[in-house]
Amino acid sequence: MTVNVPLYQAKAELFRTLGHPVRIRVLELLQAGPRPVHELLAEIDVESSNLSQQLAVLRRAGLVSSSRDGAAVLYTLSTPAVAQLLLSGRRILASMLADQEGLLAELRESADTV
Amino acid sequence: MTVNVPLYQAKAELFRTLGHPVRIRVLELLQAGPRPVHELLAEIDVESSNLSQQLAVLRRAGLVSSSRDGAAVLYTLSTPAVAQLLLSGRRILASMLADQEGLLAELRESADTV
DNA sequence: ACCGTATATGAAGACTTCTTCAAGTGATGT
DNA sequence: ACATCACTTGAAGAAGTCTTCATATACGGT
Repeated sequence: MTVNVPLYQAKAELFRTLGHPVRIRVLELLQAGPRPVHELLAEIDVESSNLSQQLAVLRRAGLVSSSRDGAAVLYTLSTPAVAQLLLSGRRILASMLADQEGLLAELRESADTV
Repeated sequence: MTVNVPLYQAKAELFRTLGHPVRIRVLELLQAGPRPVHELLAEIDVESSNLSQQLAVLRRAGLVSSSRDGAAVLYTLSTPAVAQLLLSGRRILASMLADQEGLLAELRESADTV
């Protein structure tokens, strides 16, 4: 999937994989170390089958890997480089919010989700 | 769009915005400085109306801003932090390819685009 | 005023991704 | 062997994104 494909396309796929709130939360939780699914489930507000689906997306993309631990399944970040990426994301958001402070009022005039 | 919304959702939206090959290429080209649309068009293999659509996505997300320069329109990165993010992306890809070198053969058995 | 080049926009259909549901597997305790 | 807990999977409709086409706007030159 990330192999044998133009670089910018592989990059787009990587970012697209991160483009989902549940997947972001999973990766953030996994930064602190491996965790079983039921712990993730306790912290993320989502149905268990949905969480499984999203974990499968992360697995296919190679961002996490899983291993069985008794009845539980442990998930682990495949590379600590993921933490860097999330950090950069946080920085951009911060820098954009700073820039846009003046626009706040204007934005609030339209509906929340616009 | 990035305002008034849980942080992890804002982050997901940011990453989703990056999740398109044309948009990635645009951002990478803009790292070197502002550029008019026709120059981007010359380097990215895409129809001009499609490029416009993708530029609009980047504008709405606040990642770039545009200004007119005569008949041309110049696009600029809104924040240099974007460069960091792209760099992190590149690093992850590198570290994943390194990990997966052993899987190369296996992957090549399936079709190119799988 | 008109033409050409540069760019943007709206709308429609194809395509992809999301969520949910029902059913499935595997491990543990009784 | 059975029940239960932990997790995964496949399928289907809803929702979202992409690409393309036709049309629109802005500017500069003649």
